[in-house]
Amino acid sequence: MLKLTRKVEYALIALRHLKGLNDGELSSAKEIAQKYGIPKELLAKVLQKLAQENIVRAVKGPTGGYRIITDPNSINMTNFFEIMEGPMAIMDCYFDSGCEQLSACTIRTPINRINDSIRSMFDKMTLADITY
Amino acid sequence: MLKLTRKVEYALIALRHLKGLNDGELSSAKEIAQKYGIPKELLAKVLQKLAQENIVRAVKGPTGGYRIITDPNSINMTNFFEIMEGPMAIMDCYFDSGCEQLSACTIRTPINRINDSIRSMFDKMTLADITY
DNA sequence: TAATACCCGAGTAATATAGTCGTATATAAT
DNA sequence: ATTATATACGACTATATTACTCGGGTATTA
Repeated sequence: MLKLTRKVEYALIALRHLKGLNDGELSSAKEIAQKYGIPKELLAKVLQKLAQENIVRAVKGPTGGYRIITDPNSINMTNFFEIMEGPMAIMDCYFDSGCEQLSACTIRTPINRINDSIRSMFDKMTLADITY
Repeated sequence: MLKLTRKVEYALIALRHLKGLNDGELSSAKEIAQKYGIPKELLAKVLQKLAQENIVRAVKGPTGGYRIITDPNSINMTNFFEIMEGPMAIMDCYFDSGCEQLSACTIRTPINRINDSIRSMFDKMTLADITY
């Protein structure tokens, strides 16, 4: 429980790597996958997602690859996690109101407070903090 | 990602329920399961775990059941989660040093800081806060 | 035009979580 | 004593989530 997924893990590793490149320099999925021992296809998907979100820019063709195009300081971790994984909540009922037990549920309120605490913690944290 | 398990959810519901009993009163797994629409066998396991940890006391036989025997203020949520689910960390490498990528890993330090933040947040929270 | 990189959806494999079942033991009531 | 009902516990199955793979596509450089 309360674990990050590999997708997020790989995204962080890749972004940390891309942050270290010189201006205009690119790094391909293959290159990054090899360097960190990550499955290439999976990393590729992650990078594609980051490209869709304009966090990185993809360049096609041989000599192609990725470079980071967003200031890591400008992306907070709640946003980042939700970009990679969708809604982040310790219990589904935080977003999903389809719970049949709702009326009988005695722990929803405190659970939601925990949720808010976690979210506000990640709100205050940026990608830059995690990839310095 | 970052989700509570049902085991934890059911444990919280059960404890919240047991907290509301009068002195000396007991409540059985069957009773609680029916009231909250929880699978009885699974709830039973959860209650057995809580009994092993002396958070609740089990009384066998007909008219038997469970009652809470520990002050919910005295159990912090990090402990509670780890009682129910084992080591709590957003990445395994926080406890498990068997990672082969360790030397190449560029995100371990910041990840561990997130971990510490989450743990210290839950350290400050007690069962009483969640089951009021 | 060949090689290589990104793109993307569909499919499979592995793991983790959720839930079930059978059997044993304790105990209260008849 | 016997019966009914509760907890105890390990083994088992089912389901959901996560991790990973594959095939066919498009863009681009040499």
